[in-house]
Amino acid sequence: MCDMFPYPSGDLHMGHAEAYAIGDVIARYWVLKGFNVLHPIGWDAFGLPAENAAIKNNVDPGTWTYANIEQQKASMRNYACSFDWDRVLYTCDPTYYRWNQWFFLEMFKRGLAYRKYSAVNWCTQCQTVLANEQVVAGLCERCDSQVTKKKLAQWYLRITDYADRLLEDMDQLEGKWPEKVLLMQRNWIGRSQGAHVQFVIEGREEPVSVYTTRPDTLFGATFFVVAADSDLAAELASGTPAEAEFNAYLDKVKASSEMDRLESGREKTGVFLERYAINPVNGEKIPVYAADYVLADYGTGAIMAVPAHDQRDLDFARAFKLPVTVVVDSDEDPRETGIATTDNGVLVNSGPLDGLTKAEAIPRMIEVLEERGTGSAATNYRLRDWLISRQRYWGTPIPIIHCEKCGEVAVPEDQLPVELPSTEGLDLSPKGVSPLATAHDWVNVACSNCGGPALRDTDTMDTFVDSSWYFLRYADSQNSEAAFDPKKVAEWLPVDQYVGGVTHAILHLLYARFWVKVAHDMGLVDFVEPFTRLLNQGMVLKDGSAMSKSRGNLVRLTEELEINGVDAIRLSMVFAGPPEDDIDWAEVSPSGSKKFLARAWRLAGDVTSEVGADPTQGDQQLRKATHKAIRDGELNVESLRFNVLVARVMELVNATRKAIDTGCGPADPAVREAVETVAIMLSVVCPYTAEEMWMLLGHEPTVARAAWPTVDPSLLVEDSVTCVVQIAGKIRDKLQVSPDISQAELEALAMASTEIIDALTGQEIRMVVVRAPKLVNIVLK
RNA sequence: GUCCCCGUAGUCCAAUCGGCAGAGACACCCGGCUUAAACCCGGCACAGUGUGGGUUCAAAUCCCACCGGGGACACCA
Repeated sequence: MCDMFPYPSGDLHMGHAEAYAIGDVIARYWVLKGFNVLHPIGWDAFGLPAENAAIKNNVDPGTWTYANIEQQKASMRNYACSFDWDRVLYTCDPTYYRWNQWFFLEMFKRGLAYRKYSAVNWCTQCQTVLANEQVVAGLCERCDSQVTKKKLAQWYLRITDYADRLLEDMDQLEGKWPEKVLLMQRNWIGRSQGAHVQFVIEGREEPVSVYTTRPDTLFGATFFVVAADSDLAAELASGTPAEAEFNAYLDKVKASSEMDRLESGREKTGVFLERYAINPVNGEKIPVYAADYVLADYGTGAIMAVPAHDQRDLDFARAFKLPVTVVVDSDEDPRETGIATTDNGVLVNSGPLDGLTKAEAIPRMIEVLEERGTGSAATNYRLRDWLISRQRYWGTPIPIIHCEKCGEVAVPEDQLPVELPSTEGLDLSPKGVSPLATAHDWVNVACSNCGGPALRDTDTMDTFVDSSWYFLRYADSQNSEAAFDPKKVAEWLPVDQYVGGVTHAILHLLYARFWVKVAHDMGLVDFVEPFTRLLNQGMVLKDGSAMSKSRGNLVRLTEELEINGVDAIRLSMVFAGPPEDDIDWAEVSPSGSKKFLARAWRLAGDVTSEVGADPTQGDQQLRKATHKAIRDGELNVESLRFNVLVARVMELVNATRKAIDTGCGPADPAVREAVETVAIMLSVVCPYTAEEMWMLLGHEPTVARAAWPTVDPSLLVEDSVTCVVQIAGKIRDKLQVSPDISQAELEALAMASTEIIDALTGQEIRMVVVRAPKLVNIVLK
């Protein structure tokens, strides 16, 4: 049972309260069921908030981080989280991050980590590069600032090599992860099938390849578009009469923000480059444009435009008065409607493809292209390689030395960890270059290969590296010889139940899945998916919106605990609704929880029978209620419906209260059985109250180690059940029948009922539906 | 714009396979306890399942459309 580990920014808030209450219920339940449960915790301790706080308050980021961790740790202990405190890890500790470096070098050796000079996402506020996954709608995921493009040499991890496996292994997660998360991951990877098609450009030696999912429409390609910000566009424009116009356009494109670019309904713009491409299937000369609606970093950065059957191409064709050729038959004519047709018609005006459907035409066209050597089938992905370099201080140093002679040299394993230099004398403020670059004593080293003068890589790793494998480290968190002992990981992992917010649906979960697959290929783990089951708990809202410092609607856990107590808060969180739903704090009633806890606790004091009293001698009705509660409790915990679990315990408390006051009385052994059951079931949610009850009942501590009660199946069988007798769907009579009554017996019984006989007088029966033992429906003509 | 999820008492939420709409709680109201109140104990009451169709002996549950709320993606060729 693993909770997503926290980031140590300030004290815990109500969001943590919900997540950890849920995780703790699961962990405590399985302990009571007799399982050996690993319920670890650690801190995701590297990252920008610490660094920014350090700059602002002029303290060491480590000092700030560890102070916050201590505060959170104290709150967690108070909150009664059953964490294994011997296995705690902090990702900012060299004993942890040295294994980030080790993994990185292993990947470097395998060609999975590489350095590349290219246009990258640059956050103007954080002054660092960002991974694709960290750019949300053109803004920095962390600070919501504008993201621009910048050309830099950066380190990447080859996650695209794993795209197919990341998709295909999702089959294992079907039904165990939220459907929504699986869908988001699929969309993010964005695999599509199509073809590469080679177009000769007049006056250029090399043909240019385009990617298309609709090679069948190649006869309808009437123009050609290259991404304005691609190298190809600049090259094609250079030396043409259009060069000046192109440069002006490019400047405009660069100046427009990512936000503008994403705006929907935006008019298509572009520049004719005064050059022509040759359509490989019909030899037609088609004009080449540069435009910003084609993305430089998807596919090949160039497209064949088929305006009749692609809306974007059609919009562009209409704006630039370009011809539109229909090659898929349809009732509507895109030239008139302005709407591109994408339905499954029959191919026309397409030479050898005429008369074929889309499904037939695509493979046929690929054959034609392959015969002529001008194209081939292709798979394309939206997923890009994971850029992990960051130009900030508070992260894992990249263990590479740059030597003039030897190039990129891995730091030898016996020199790991490459520790961060002291912040003393360093200026951490964001300035576009890693602060590590100014730690001269640290940067200048002898090349470990040739001994010559060399420089350390001054970037640090994305903190998502830290969280991509921490759950593996829990199995062996003190290991100083290796990231972990594979045998220990095999013993505990994969994580049976992972709990955390849906905000990590893509980033963290995708990276962790990738990392585990790499570890699998390295022979370190014997599984390919890190988290067997995933629960995304909802958010805790205040007055309809997410709690945040800026809104000023933050509810601090510490204060709530002082007012209401730990158990009441845990209970309120769990009882407020299904765990995946958002909770509005305004609708939560800790006082109601307190009332219930007091009510449950009072039961323990009322029991007068001795410890060990034989319940089989007790009141059968109460025993049935008890065992039904146990059974339902199991079902509800195991299907993660903790709110219903609580309702069942409340039900049992009510039944017991009644039994004591007006039923069998407090001395009945069934009362003891019921109250002990309440204590044990309640202990997963409210451990303090349950412990008090356990002691009042005369038991030795601790209820957390008591066994979950065993259900007596004979007590689950009802003596009789109510059968509803309907005529034409309306209830006319109710019968008390044995639960194992036969269909025929029940029908006979129903037909013999005086009410039914009366109601059927003068009626003709068409059919009788019998569902023993619950229902009989008599249908009339 | 496309896709996905959700609409059940005043409120939060339950309801194995389609089979008596109500488990639990909040709030309200009424009794009991109390000099009185709080606490506590007990009880009453409250919806026919967003709307309109369809399938079925039978629909909160399955299908279609619409309305309302939430979310994801958004020039991915």
